[in-house]
Amino acid sequence: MLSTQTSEIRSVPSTTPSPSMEAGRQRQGRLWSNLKEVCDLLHIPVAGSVNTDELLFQHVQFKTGQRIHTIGQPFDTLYIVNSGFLKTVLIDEFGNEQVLSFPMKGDMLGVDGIHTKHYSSEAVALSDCDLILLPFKKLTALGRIHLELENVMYGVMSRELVREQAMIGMLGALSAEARVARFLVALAERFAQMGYSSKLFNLRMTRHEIGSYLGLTLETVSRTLSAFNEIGLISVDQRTIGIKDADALKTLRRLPPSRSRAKQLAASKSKSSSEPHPAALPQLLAAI
Amino acid sequence: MLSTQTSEIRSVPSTTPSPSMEAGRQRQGRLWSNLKEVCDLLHIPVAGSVNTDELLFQHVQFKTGQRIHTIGQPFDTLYIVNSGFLKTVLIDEFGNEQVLSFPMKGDMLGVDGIHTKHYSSEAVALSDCDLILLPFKKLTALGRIHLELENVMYGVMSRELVREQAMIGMLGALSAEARVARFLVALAERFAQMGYSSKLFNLRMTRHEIGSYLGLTLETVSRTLSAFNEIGLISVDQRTIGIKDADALKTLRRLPPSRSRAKQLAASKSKSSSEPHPAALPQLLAAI
DNA sequence: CGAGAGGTTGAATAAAGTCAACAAACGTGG
DNA sequence: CCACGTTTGTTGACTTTATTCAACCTCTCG
Repeated sequence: MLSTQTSEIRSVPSTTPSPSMEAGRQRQGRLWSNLKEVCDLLHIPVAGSVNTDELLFQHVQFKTGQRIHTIGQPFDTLYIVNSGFLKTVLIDEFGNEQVLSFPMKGDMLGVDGIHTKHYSSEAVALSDCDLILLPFKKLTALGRIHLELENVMYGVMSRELVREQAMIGMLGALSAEARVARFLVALAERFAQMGYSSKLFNLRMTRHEIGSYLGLTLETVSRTLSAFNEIGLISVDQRTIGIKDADALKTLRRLPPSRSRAKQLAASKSKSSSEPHPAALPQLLAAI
Repeated sequence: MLSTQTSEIRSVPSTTPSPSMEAGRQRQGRLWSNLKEVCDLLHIPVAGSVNTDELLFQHVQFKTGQRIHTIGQPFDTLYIVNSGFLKTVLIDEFGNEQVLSFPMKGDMLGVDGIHTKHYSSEAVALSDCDLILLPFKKLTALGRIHLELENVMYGVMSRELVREQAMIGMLGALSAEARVARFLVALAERFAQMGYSSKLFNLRMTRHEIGSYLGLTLETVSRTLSAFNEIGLISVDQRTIGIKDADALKTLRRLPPSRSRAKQLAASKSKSSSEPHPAALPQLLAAI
């Protein structure tokens, strides 16, 4: 794990990332975007027409495994994912990673750095990525001219906050099965939103990373995926996931406290002895 | 629980909250604050000198149990806690509460409403509270005159985001004991910051609410507090908590084997050595 | 004073983690 | 191209952790 870190060369965003870069805009494999395009990418409705082809934001490419920013590094720029997949992580006092998010197209990175002027998390490319740089100083200066920009920023940050709240709710309240199920559904919807198939896709992250994200061990993630496969909710082959029953996945939840438990007990009592499926999954679907 | 809800009258912030309210500012039991005072309260360094005694923000009082805003309610104002204690919660499809935070003096409420223009969480007063209203429209309009205001807002939102990231890390990675320990430490530090004792304080929330916040059951919270009390890390008497060993709480990872378990082990081994100390505390602190 | 909410504790149970063995895929250099 | 070591994923047996259910206690507060 450390070897990959040391083999990596820290990317310096202000340096030209590719040798053959031209100044100005380029249609294919584009290197610059204007404000309108950035807002579209973020799915944030931009109020006034901002015909700002003069105001361009540079793109930078990162290769799989490269770090976009590290914890404690001085904050100066925000990033928007134009293509590719990443993870953001916290690192605890003993070097253990805690995955916070898996940013992909249209997500913003680096917002956590604004407050203390240092990034509080680390972002790593899980695939080759194309990111748009938003130098924060430039952004705030720009806010003085394009007043609608501040609303864009508030919107993005608020959205991120709501996402994290949902995550807290999930970690605090849901069972392992429900977490994995919702993770898959959220991924599927995300892929759909990006124009890919929501029924068949490839995970870009390891079981370990999924487990860290969901507050589970990699074994629990693996077992849960196998269980979903066995009861026909999904198909699994390594990192290829096929969604077969999205509705069931959406409503799957923790065995609720009182009522379903009573049902379960009543059922097992009335059924008395013979249980045909000793290894059958505890009823995965919501009863309540 | 429902009875308190029904007995409550929805507060309308734009309406005068108390009958004897005077227009303008009032020194004792103040009803208005200027921008500088708001920034000080938020612990956000405000750049330029903003002598804006003309720009005043109204205070509103809420009584214990009252809701500040509810889920789905149209968003129009942010709140800053001037005094008192609150909780914010999500409510799942079956009415179960998930506590997200316990805001207190200097915290901002309502940021989650910006994105969708509707609050996505509910805020409830756990004690009588004094809140400062920041009408969002007014705030953004103000941003056009006082340009440093946007940095204040970015700072507050970023800080909140970092806090939630830390919460995700905690829920994803720590044991029940470690969560409770860190919760107590965080509370103590918060009280210290507000000028109260960090060694002896009163919890403003129930075990159930703490459990919801930490992703645990109320019984686990209760047991953990009792265990900490037994090994001398804290003193507990209902909601009164005394912190006796803050350092141990900060670095705690897991608890020593419980007494019943120790007994069980001793019995099974029965090495003829009579154990005089029932609860030795071997590697209580993090070894690795 | 009594009802009800909040809190503590114990015993049994279920959920998830740990440890371990193995298999499949990947990547690198001969 | 293949052999290899490494990383990733699966599965089983067992252990630990936290939950569930239940009983009981202690405060408030009408």
